[in-house]
Amino acid sequence: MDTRAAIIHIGDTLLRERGYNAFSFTDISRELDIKNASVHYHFPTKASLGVAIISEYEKAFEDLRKESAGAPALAKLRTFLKVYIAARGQNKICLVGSLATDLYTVDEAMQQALGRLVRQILSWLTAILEEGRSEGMFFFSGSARTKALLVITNMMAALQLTRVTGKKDFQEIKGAIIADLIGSGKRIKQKN
Amino acid sequence: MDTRAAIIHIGDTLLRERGYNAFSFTDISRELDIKNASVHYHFPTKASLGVAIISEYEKAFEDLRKESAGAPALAKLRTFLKVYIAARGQNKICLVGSLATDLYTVDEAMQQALGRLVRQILSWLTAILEEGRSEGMFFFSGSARTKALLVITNMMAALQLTRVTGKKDFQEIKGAIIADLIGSGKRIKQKN
DNA sequence: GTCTATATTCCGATAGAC
DNA sequence: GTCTATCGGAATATAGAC
Repeated sequence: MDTRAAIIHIGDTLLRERGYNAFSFTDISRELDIKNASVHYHFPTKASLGVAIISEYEKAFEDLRKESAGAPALAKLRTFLKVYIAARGQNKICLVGSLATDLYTVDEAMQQALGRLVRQILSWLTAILEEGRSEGMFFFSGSARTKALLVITNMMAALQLTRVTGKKDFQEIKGAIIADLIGSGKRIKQKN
Repeated sequence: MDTRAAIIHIGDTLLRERGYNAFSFTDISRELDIKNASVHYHFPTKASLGVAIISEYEKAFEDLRKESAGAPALAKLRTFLKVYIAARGQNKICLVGSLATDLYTVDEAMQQALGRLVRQILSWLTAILEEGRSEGMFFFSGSARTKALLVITNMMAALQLTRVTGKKDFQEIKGAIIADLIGSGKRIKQKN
């Protein structure tokens, strides 16, 4: 892996483990066994690294969307949820939650990049839910976008809350989201 | 207001606006027009202030629980949700979300205090939901504790996410939570 | 309780050699 | 691309006067 990519990867890890204002270029340089100044060669400012990290997520989500394009809505949903499951496995929170907390302490360029990422994620999940509903696979009332807001907020905060209450609660939340969407034989079909 | 209480109040504001690692004793002292060293007289360490802030929430939630003790479950739920509505009005996120993000950068004593607060909040909301269900006011399947996890995570992350997407989405989420719980004439009563 | 003054450490960032 | 060296600033925290 080239140094630039390694810096982004380590930066992403620190960002989601400890928060934007709790990691430094020196933390990254130590991990790579280089010097702080060398990190600045790849990313002149911390904000430029922040934007690069966010951009990686835009690419990654776009890849996931494309890869799962032909799959059934439920499979797409599981692909989406896997992002959060993977984070939970490493006790990291999601990038959006981490940066939203520190939002007013970061560069304008980072705030804008985060806005783009959030709109992209929300738009993808909304499409998955709408598709699942029209296929008769998912059941929910209200707009697909509102349901997407509910699912995303559940998963975002699940990563944060279960740092305190334990991994089992994350499984509970994840299971409840899916059960709620597919009905689980406990709910009648909604009129849309 | 005495200085100690004022410090706690300003600290809480900064914590929920900018995050634990983005405010300093000097920020607080400036706000009070005193010196950084004077803040240290009241709270020797930043962690001691952090614990004091968390303890204030324990008291505040306990007060809310007691005050609403005789009310119907729906009124109790609205009392609970008002905490988040008030935060959204000031564009602050919730304390639990803010500290969960920075959890591994704060003192052990703060982590433990946060654990107590989370258990307290979760226990209160679980009781509200269980009571509302047995009264026939709320409808949901699964355990009341799992439903409480879902509601809390929705509200926690709603404060964070809608910093990016806008206040209107917060209203959407809040409205959907209540509509989901009371059924809104769109759902049959669940078998519990 | 608040002050001045200061110790120590770290941070983001840059200049210039190699 | 990485290094040494360093700047300016800010953070947490403490000693001791008032």
